[in-house]
Amino acid sequence: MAVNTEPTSRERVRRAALKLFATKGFHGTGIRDVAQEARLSSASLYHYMGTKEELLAGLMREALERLLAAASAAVAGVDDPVERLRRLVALHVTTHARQPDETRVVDNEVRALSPRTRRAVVRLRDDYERLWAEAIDDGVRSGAFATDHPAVTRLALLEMCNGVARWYSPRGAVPLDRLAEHYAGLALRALGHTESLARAERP
Amino acid sequence: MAVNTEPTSRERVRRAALKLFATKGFHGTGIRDVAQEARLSSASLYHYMGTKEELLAGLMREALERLLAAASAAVAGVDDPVERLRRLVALHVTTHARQPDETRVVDNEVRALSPRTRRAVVRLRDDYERLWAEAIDDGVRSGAFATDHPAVTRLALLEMCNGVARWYSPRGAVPLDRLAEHYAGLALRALGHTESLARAERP
Amino acid sequence: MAVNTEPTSRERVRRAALKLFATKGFHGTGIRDVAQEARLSSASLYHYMGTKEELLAGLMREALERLLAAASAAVAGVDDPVERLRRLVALHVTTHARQPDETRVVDNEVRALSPRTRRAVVRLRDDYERLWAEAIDDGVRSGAFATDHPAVTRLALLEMCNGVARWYSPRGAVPLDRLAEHYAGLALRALGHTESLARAERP
Amino acid sequence: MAVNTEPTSRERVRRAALKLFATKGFHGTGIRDVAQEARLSSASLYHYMGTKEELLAGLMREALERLLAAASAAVAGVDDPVERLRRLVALHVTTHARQPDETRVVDNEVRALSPRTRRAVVRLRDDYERLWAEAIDDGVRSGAFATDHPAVTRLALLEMCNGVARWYSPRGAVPLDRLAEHYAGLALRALGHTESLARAERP
DNA sequence: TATGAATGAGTGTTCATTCAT
DNA sequence: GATGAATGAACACTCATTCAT
Repeated sequence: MAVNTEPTSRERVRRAALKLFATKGFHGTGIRDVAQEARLSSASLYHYMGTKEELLAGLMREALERLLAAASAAVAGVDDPVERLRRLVALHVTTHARQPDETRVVDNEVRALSPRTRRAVVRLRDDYERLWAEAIDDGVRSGAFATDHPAVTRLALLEMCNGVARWYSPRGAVPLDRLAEHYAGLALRALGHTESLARAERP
Repeated sequence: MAVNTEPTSRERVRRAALKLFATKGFHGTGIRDVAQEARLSSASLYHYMGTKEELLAGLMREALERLLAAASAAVAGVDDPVERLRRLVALHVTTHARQPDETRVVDNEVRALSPRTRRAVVRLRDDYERLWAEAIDDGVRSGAFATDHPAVTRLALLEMCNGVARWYSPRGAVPLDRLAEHYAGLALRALGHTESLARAERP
Repeated sequence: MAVNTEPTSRERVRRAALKLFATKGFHGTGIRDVAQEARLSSASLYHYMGTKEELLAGLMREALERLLAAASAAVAGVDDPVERLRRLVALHVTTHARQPDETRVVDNEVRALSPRTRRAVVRLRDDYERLWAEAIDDGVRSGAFATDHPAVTRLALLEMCNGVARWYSPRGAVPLDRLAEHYAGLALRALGHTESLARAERP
Repeated sequence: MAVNTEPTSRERVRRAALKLFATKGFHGTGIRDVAQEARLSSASLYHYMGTKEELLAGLMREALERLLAAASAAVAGVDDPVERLRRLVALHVTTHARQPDETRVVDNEVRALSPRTRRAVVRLRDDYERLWAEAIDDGVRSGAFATDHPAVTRLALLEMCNGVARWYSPRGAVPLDRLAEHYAGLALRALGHTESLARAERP
């Protein structure tokens, strides 16, 4: 039974920062903007965060760890690389559609991190992308996929899916599960997956 | 016979801003950073620009106008929508690979513009994307393409190609002309172009 | 029993600005000058003010409102226009002698205000001057005063009295109450007030 | 026969500065404002002036010297202190009405001068005011004037006349010669001049 | 004579952050 | 917890002035 619980101050700060960093960028967002959005004084903010950069790093790490865990779970025990990729794409698209703020921050604000923090975040992102690389490489090896430059193709598909966070609206024409399927189809065909090619989309 | 001509101060400012806006973002770049990069005092900068925002807007407009002109020229007189899309993708990829700074600024810094300027820039971008939309829609109508959600697919492919600016290096394994072809192949297969599907990539 | 109370920071800012605007003018005073005089950093200043112009406007409005209130009180219920003018002159002179900074700012810095703010300040000043105009016009009507151009004369007398703020010193030869009387005499005689003419000053 | 002679650049600079210093104040006027008003580049300005402050000082000195010369000529050989004062007031008012820019700069911008230059300008002003002081003192001695504090009265009358520069318009109701007479009348009555008192103004 | 280019110092204002209460 | 007060450093931008051409 859902109770109308007011989120904690800490949570309000997190959400405020996420929203603003996503909308205006890290450098375009002032600590006072965050405070106002979280309905706190800027001094009070510092009860719930370290520096502004640590706040950003925390948000990014958290989002990436959640995505990585979800993706690992989604492909665990699945042998077929085609199915693995399908699930990875669907999860990626769904996540970018449902949490556009988190994903936009992750995708766009890495450069705002100090080198030290950046390395940690990039390592997480690399771990995540490795799941994609493994699925693609396995598919190429098994003959399910046919692509000249698997690494390039992986980057292309990741970017393609990232884009969802920039325009998806829950009020749009295509429902989210159909959207995820659509993207999976795009990806598989792009990868030269023969079965997908046969039954190319048709109204 | 190429003469070693030192670029003008005005040009140095333009290039400095482009490089820094692309690397650190508009809000992450100080006017003093630009000045230093252009080997000028920050006061001298203002001989060659209006405000910092006008500098950004000028760069974006210029890049978009050039891209739009090149794309219009590339598809002019070409009836086959498949060929049109192939050329658009190739041009887009090539441009993003060769002028990554310009394209990253165009793709990422729109939100830094004031509403008024933003409108003008977005209009240019829309004009450009319309060329993609026309090629895709024509292809769908002619039966050359098969995709359930052409508008979504267009966005997906554009984002896919934008990504090139983030990672391409001229010292990479894939030469640029091959890269452009590769992306064209990805796009056409994703669009369900039957011929492309038949001869799926294979070494 | 007077306690040695240190004025608040807000009050220190107000006084510092008043002193400096009066001495060096609004445009001749830097925000850092104000900060130094108020023993604060220039950043701290902004806890107690909006913009520099709003600081000026606030000071002017406050001074004018106080003067207007005092003048209204001074003439309230006084029927005789001669007595009214005498009181207005005495109050004006006394105020300019005691608060030379406030009055100099009010008299000299109107042009530094933005049109919008200027209008509000000028309206206050006009309200105040109307008290003078009424006294003079009533006196002319009653035959107590005789002057060809009452409006011009009003301006002349106001300027005459404003001057006090520029040179009066409490260590000067003429005590303030005598000074006020002296100016009242000058004004009444200038206005052709017959009684004042009869007993023209003589030691 | 008047020829339509375009004023020299030097003269244009002088006039531009005068106009702007009078309107916006010395510190409120930028050297680029002057340049624009004079239709020159700001660099070219420096062919016709030293520093900005020297430009101001020159304008003030010139205006004061001309006023001093005119005043000296006006009272030369006139024995009657009443007549001397009458002429001084008339000249002062006329000058402030006809050259409001010059006189406003002289009256308001002394504080913008460096101490050294200020001393020279103040000396000129003192020389000028001495003519007033002599007329008043002579009048008091001769019994033509009756005022308790001649020095104070002199300041009061000077300020009164300075005000003309702030509001006089050639399109106003009172023609300039009448205005000068009016002010002379105000001054003489304020000074307790018995004859003026007798024939107090009456329509 | 005229000016575009150039700049060190300064403008008003905002920044992220700290700390005493 | 929460915040008003405080600040050094930085922000984008303008200043008066110089100089090579």
